[in-house]
Amino acid sequence: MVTLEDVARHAGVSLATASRVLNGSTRQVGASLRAKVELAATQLGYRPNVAAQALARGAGNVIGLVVHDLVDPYFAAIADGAMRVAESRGLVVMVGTTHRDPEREIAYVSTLNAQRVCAVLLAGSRTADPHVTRRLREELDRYREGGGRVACVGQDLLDADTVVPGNAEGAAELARTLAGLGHRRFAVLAGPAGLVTARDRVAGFAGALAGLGLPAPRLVHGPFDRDGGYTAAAGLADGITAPDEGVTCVFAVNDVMAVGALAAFRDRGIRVPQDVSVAGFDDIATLRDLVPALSTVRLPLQDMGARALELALDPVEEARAELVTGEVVLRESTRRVGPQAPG
Amino acid sequence: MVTLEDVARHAGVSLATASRVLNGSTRQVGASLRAKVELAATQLGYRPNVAAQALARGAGNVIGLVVHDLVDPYFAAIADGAMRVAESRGLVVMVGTTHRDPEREIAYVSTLNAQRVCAVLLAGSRTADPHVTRRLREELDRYREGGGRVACVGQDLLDADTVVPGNAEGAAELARTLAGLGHRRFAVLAGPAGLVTARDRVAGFAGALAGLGLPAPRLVHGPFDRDGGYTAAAGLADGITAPDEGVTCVFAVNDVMAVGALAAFRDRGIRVPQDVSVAGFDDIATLRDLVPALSTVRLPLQDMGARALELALDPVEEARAELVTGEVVLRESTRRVGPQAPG
DNA sequence: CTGTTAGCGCATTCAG
DNA sequence: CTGAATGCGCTAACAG
Repeated sequence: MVTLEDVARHAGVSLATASRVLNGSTRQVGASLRAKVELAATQLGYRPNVAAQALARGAGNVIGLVVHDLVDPYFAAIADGAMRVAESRGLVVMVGTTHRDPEREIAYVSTLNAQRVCAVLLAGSRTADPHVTRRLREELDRYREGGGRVACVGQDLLDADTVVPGNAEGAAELARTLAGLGHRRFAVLAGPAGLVTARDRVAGFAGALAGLGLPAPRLVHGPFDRDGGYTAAAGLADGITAPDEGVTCVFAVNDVMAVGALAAFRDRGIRVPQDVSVAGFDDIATLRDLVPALSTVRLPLQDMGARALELALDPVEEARAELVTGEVVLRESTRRVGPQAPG
Repeated sequence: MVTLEDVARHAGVSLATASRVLNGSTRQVGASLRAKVELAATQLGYRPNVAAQALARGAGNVIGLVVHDLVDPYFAAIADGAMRVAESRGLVVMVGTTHRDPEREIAYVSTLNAQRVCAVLLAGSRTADPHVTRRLREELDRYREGGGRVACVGQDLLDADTVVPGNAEGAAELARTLAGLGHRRFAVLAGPAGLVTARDRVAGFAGALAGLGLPAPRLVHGPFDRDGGYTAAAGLADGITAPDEGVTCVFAVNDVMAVGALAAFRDRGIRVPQDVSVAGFDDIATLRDLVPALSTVRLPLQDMGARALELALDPVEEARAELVTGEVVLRESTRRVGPQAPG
């Protein structure tokens, strides 16, 4: 491996001079020496050792990104947004996936701390477990004590700059819109009981229903992914085919679950939206190719990832939490229904 | 930031001793001192500085991963596979996306070289441009001269261990299967002319057709993504509705293009598979939720990513290229057709 | 078993 | 403008 010293010797200059021309220092170097150094560097194929630079400078150029699952389009979009701003600033990204294990999230923050990344970005819902949340916060504090910056997209529970999706608000708006379509009896594929995002969306949805004087939705809990949505919807199938008291609309707390629900209904010959309406949340990119196209609450995922990283990188006083409002978008999977027969 | 020296002082031991207990060295340390050090470390919240470790040891624990687009399920799956084996080995992953720009791929290898990652993984098709390929290879050579390991998933064009998808073979097998269903006139959404993967799949498909004595397929080039598939298919629509000489089956050289094609046909009232059969390639995860379910050639994407990283990490003599055979899987998007009326 | 001492590759004072 | 010297945080021989 060729080092700066090799280059300096090869060019017949001092180490310091070589360093100055090769690293964009503020100091000026004479044209002739500069040329010599640059020549030697390219000839030898010199590549700076960023680890050494980071050590000497006390500041690196890598940022850490922690997501639950890269294969989930939701996180892929957020990661993509964050990586674009990272790239635009000459930063390199270290990515870790927790596969929805909070312990791994904590472990990863520790790892990123050891890597001395200049900022870490935590994407994804917090868990309701106060114990793990406390431990995660402690780990983050340790990291921040060392000068690290942290930002998240999700709930503002970590004392960090946070891009907060309007989960409750969006779900409430969705509920009102759906009610406006004539729906009265709802089911909610509610995800895991311990996931704050899922919880907030359920609460927002149920709260809006209550505000409208409508009956409480039927809740079915399960995993936060596609198969979780499938299973939950399958368990619902009976309630939907029953002519009386049947739910006419099901809200899955995220799109991938809604996709699973669509599949479950399809497999059982239940037509969407004729037999039941279905709505999701997030507006992941793959949605537009579904049949029927899924109604949902749109979140600007890439922007959120990008914005979160900006928050981490440009420490603004008093700009802790930024709320992002979701926009209800109605597509083919939800339809207007006639007034219900009185119970 | 608390350093090893702080810990050593706090524990009343030497730097070396502290290092030995905290970093899993082979050397043994007495129980009492060990306890003191561990206590001091946790009390102070010590986190090793991996950059310094890497410098001192001359070996890091980060690997680099370069993909074209993280949002594309194809790359997400490969990345996921690679990241799983990385994690199992205690390695951390630096991810870069090229957004299909070969220049960025070269630049990223340079960056990863500067980071002194212990291995780099290049995923995605090569371009047919010999000039960029040469420059990329030079950059890789420089990296390897420094002791770096490289592996790819794609074509074996970089003098590196490579997991090679059986593109031509899989496409050929697909062509034969489709012909067996009675199809005679095909169209191929061929992707960019300069992308080797696209090229190989087209060639394999067309070659098999020729071998069967069937007419050459109609080729439509375009971008390698969903919208490219949409546009290409839209341009085809006339040829399909024409009763005579019309193609009965279209092969998109990858699944995301096929998804776009499905959308284009749907928007035009062309039914799949009644009016035209459609097949893709890759078997990305999102496929199972499409209607109609898409026929394709299955590639074990995660395994390929995982395997490639293993190749990079466990340098085996003479195991340069590993071919992965794709498996044709027929679903609802392709149907059997009656014998064609003679021209 | 434990402590001392050199570097790893580079940025940066500080002199000249 | 240029060079010599110091230290970043840690590991790995060497001595005790």
